[in-house]
Amino acid sequence: MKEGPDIAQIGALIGDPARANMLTALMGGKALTATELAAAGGITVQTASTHLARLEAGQLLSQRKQGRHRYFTLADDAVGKLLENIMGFAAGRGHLRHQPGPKEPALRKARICYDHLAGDFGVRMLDSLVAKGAIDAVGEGLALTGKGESALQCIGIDVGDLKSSRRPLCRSCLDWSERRAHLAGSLGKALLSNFFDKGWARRTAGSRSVIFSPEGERQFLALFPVDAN
Amino acid sequence: MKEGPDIAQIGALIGDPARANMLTALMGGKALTATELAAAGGITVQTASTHLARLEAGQLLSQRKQGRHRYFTLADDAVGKLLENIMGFAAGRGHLRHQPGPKEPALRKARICYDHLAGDFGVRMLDSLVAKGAIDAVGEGLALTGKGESALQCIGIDVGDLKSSRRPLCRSCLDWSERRAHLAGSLGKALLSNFFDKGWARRTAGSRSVIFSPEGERQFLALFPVDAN
DNA sequence: ACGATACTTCGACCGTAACCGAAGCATGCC
DNA sequence: GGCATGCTTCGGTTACGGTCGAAGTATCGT
Repeated sequence: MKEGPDIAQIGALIGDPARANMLTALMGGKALTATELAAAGGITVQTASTHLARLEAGQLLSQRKQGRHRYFTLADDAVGKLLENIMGFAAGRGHLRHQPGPKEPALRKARICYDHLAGDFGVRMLDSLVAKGAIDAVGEGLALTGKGESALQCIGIDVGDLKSSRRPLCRSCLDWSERRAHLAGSLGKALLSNFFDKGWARRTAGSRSVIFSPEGERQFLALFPVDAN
Repeated sequence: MKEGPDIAQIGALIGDPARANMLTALMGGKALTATELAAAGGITVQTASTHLARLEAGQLLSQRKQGRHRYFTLADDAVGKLLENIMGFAAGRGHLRHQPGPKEPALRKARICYDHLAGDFGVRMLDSLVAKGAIDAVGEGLALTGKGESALQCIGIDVGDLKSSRRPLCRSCLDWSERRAHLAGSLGKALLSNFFDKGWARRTAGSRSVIFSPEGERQFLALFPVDAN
């Protein structure tokens, strides 16, 4: 029997609650230390250490030693994509964790998906870009138009720079809370950092959620209108 | 911490080798009985039964009782897509199972991915359709052109029927062996059954691989040429 | 009705791995 | 050097889940 690649191995890696929580925490895009990840997983540092070693051996994580800290990140964006995929699937099945905590709404509104914007705001942004004709949506795929390129130039994003990278410019990424696509790829990343740079929004300490300032939110909503229909 | 959907739960479901093997077997698209799945997983029927119950509770599988048999299938194509996703990821990391058995080449050449054609032949078919202008590839997405629609009509596939279904017509699906896209969606399914109907190819008993007859292969290669460049 | 087949449930066993306390390295700071 | 901090390794405990034999339930064939 035994056909094809070994999905059990990575399934098992993701299948432990502590590890899953640590991976989820790393979806925030920031590099985290072993101690921070231990807190995220709800376990002691010793236990976290062995988990992290396993995850690194399985090539889901990579670590960078810096002074007496060890910073862990997801190995690459393929890992991030895989995790968001699984999250989308899990959310679709109603496999949510029952924790109606106060953070949940903020998370649904705007959060980081590895390195780009997700949640209600992420979906709205993509919708608006498509409606404006800045991005062509064909089937599941996305492509930046000439019109879109110049529009982005005005916001302060040089698409030429992004094009030179090996990473695809536009990707669609399934949003687990909205169950619709939002914008990933190097352009998605550039847009999010643009918002940070402008002071429209900021990351939160221990969470994936993104907080918009009142003024930032106003600007964002104006820039990405959604046509009432 | 605990943010977002519970990925650990489904990770754990996929993370057991026996369950992973059973799920992989079901990627062949056929409904299988508990006994067949036990063999696929390399375990006894008792053990398989408990595993299957778990998988069903987790909504990865659905069963249909028929006489004294119970036929299991993947719950829906979202499950198939998820599994192929993970396979692609695992293959990319070199997490292959070391089993250089004789079946491997056949599997790489042509196999079933839930309900459509994958492997070398699957990738070739999509490449050829795109080269011909039958399908537009924009970014990651696929869209059938008018030209493609009439071409399919000639082969004996009525696209109108497919369009009425809720399921998307064209999807791209990452091929774990070729690491490139092949055609999924209802059109992918229709094409594969078309090949079966014509007698060009047939399923194999205990495997996902698809065997083309000499004549069928000739026709297939003629229909989907790949331009030497 | 009886036996055979397909599958599930029960009970018991066992192994793995998750877990933490304590000790061991490594690095930084004074 | 001496001490604090960050992390890993070791040792030992514990518990969960995977496993199968045996028994129980359902369905088919004759």
